[in-house]
Amino acid sequence: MPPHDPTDLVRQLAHVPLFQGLPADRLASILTLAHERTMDPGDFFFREEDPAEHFFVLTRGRVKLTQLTPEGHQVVLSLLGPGDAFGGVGAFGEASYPIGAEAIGEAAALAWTSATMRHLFEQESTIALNALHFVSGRLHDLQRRHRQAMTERVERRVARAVLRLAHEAGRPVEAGVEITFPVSRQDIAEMTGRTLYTVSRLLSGWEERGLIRSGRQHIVLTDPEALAAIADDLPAR
Amino acid sequence: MPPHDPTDLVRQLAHVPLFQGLPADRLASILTLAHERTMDPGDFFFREEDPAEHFFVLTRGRVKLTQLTPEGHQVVLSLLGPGDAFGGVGAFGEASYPIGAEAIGEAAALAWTSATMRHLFEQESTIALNALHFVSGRLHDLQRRHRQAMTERVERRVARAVLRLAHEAGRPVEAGVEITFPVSRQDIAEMTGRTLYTVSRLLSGWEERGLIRSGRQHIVLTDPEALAAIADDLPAR
DNA sequence: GCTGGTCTTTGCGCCGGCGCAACCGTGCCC
DNA sequence: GGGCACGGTTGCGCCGGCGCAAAGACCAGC
Repeated sequence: MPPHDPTDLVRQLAHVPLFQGLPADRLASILTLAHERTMDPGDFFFREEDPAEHFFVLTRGRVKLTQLTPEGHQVVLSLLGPGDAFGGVGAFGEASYPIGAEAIGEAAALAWTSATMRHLFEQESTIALNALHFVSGRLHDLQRRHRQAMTERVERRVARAVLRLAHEAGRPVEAGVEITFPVSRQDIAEMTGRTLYTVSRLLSGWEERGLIRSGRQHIVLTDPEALAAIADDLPAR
Repeated sequence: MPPHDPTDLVRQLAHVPLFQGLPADRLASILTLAHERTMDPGDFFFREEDPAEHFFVLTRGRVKLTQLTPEGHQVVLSLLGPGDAFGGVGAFGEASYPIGAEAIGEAAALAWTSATMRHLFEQESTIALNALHFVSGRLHDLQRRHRQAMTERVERRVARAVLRLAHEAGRPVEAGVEITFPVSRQDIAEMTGRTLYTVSRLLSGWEERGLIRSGRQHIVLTDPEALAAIADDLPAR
């Protein structure tokens, strides 16, 4: 893919949470310090324990933040979309990443070294405040999901995970809402800490009841309201 | 309790994470904007959905951050100790608190209005960066605990919760390590999303095996290494 | 078009944890 | 000192989810 025209990039990135409120000339200057990284499906921007050398802002595609269990199983903690920042620990002196960042499909991000990013946080209070706002939002989101993970039965949590995918990356189609990137039973299992067999049984049951239509790594929500009823307390959209 | 001597307070708070690196005169000035709040055991600094009017730094005692399930059960997301900040969402425009903050035993905190705090973040990049560092650390801590909650059996998680209590608020006694504030079976159940009967069975079993000694809301770890073996992958201290 | 690999489905026995009940022990207050 | 309330203990039947096995389906590459 050809390098972005810098003016295009400034326009595109002016709206990402981290750079909100930053003058265009200042943003252009910051972008000259960045490198672009592209990843093929399944590649990692970084793995857990890698040296924390860079900070990233996702420009294209999707990324899942992962951790491994001591037994080597992968768990998905969050999904990121374009405009989201990740990998910030190095700017605060952490030696290595505590999580991994794996591309779902093809993905691209801008990368700054951790030292550069530390310097930008110190120089630009707008960026530091935006980052604080962004990370606080992610903390509260994870607090809610953690409470749900600790207390809810598996069907509710799987329903919630599927609705969340549809909400963040769904597009309307004639039959309902289609999740626009490949999602396997194993992916949903990793998001919910269950096994792919449990997820498969649930999705098969929903398909029988007409709530979804699914194929290999492909899901369409044909009755999102019924799924929401299973998930129970999804806030109205 | 008599109001603090301001010089004492500056000395005490110079080391809390939020104010690290701030000149003493600037810190003194910030402290003049604060009010002190004290809470009796079981009182809330704020409850979930309360208007997000204040930002807090805990000066004495302990606080648990909680959420309610739709069924009205309480879950403990984190414990805070002296020096920890909480309640920051109002500084970013959120109308209400997404979590509750309940005093364990008697507790005291300094409180600033959300508008004052927003202003301080904008004026003092040191505070904004410190807050970013603090919140990022909490996010990573919760990511790890979330992964553990999703994938681990209940005995491991309860062992982990008890070890964590001992680590954060334990003191050496002749028999081992005593948790220095009252902790009931119900408290541990709320931290782990299980029932007090399950926690009771586990603790009774550990007591039979000589790993702990416990009474009413009181636990001494007599064999922390054995508990760590149960928890399995507690990092060495 | 065929084959191989990957993903999905389904069965079944087992076990961890829950829910509910009933009881016990301890501490505090009168 | 006694009684009551609260916290802790223990039993037992039930059920959700797992682990493993086996088979089926689908997609991509040759």
